[in-house]
Amino acid sequence: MSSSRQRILDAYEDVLAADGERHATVEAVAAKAGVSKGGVLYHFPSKDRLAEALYDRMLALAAQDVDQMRTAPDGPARYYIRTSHYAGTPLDRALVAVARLRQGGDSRAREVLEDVSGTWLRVLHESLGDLDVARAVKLIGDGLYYTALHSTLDGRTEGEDDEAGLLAVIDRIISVDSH
Amino acid sequence: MSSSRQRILDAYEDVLAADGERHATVEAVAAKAGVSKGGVLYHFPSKDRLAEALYDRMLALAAQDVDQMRTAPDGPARYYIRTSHYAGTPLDRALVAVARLRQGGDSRAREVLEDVSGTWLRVLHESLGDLDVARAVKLIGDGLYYTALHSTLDGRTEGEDDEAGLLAVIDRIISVDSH
DNA sequence: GTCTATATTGTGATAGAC
DNA sequence: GTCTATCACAATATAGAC
Repeated sequence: MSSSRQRILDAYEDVLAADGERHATVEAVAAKAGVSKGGVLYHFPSKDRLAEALYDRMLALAAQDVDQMRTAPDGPARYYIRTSHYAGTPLDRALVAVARLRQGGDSRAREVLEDVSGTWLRVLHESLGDLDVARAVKLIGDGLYYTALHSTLDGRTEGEDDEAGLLAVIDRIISVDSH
Repeated sequence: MSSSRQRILDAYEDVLAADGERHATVEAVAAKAGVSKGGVLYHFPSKDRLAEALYDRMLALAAQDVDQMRTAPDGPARYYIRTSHYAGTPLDRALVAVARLRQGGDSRAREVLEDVSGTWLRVLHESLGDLDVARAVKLIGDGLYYTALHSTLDGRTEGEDDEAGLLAVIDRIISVDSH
């Protein structure tokens, strides 16, 4: 029904990812979305409401991801590492945008990110049994995501196949308790 | 000779860490340092020069850390994990401040951070032999640092002793090739 | 060396035309 | 629903007093 709303939200994500929170002004978002400042502020009465809409979108996408993680054929741990690569999915895009807001000092962004982060760790813990192993796996995934992310945002196309070797390391870690 | 310069730089780090790049205005830095806007802009002709000075400080401190890492009694890998805890050292403070600038979209901040990050990985690789193992160790350290960092910045005091269990996991990872 | 103006630009937000 | 003004305010930076 309101396709403009989605387009504006997409543009907000784009600008946040590409230029950071500082440059994600209403005017920049409007330009990216192909509307005017007034157009943006019609759909989102204030900049805060724009951010709120982004949080909602991100939480919904994260909930879907947790479902897929729980039912992954090769288990949550390998799923988590496999998907720690910024593939440009809707979740990736929303996640990056919210992370930028967090770094801008937004406390709501922090809460939302910690919420999903805690959920992911909980799923890993339930699946692996050992909390330390779960934390190690999660940290590797997070770090992997973080570096892959910046490579992508900075326009580099390297790091295509770094995953294979790390998955082998992961297998050694998670199989420790089953010897 | 110029103690004010250092005080202003310290204040810049503080404001960046506490409130993010968005709120690290010249006025905020001046207030934190106990001088006026004009006072700041006397020592650093522009905001860019202030950032440049921060990069220089950070690179010098990182170089010292790499030396300590190379000569650590328990080896670079365990040293890296042990020191991934935001202890409020001068390097920690500079690192956090530059990371905030990076998230603000500053490309020079990105270059500087990738420079030191690459050096750390190189040292781990030289020490451990296997690049995948080195990457896993580095990712765990980075992720650990990242989460510990936000706990600290948000005023929480949790996570005191999460290190022990993870070090055990690390030992298992790095001993894989010596069986 | 540090301050108090002040100039200039940016940004978020509002009001009203279309 | 979207645009074109326009306002109020905050930010960087400059000029000149002390």
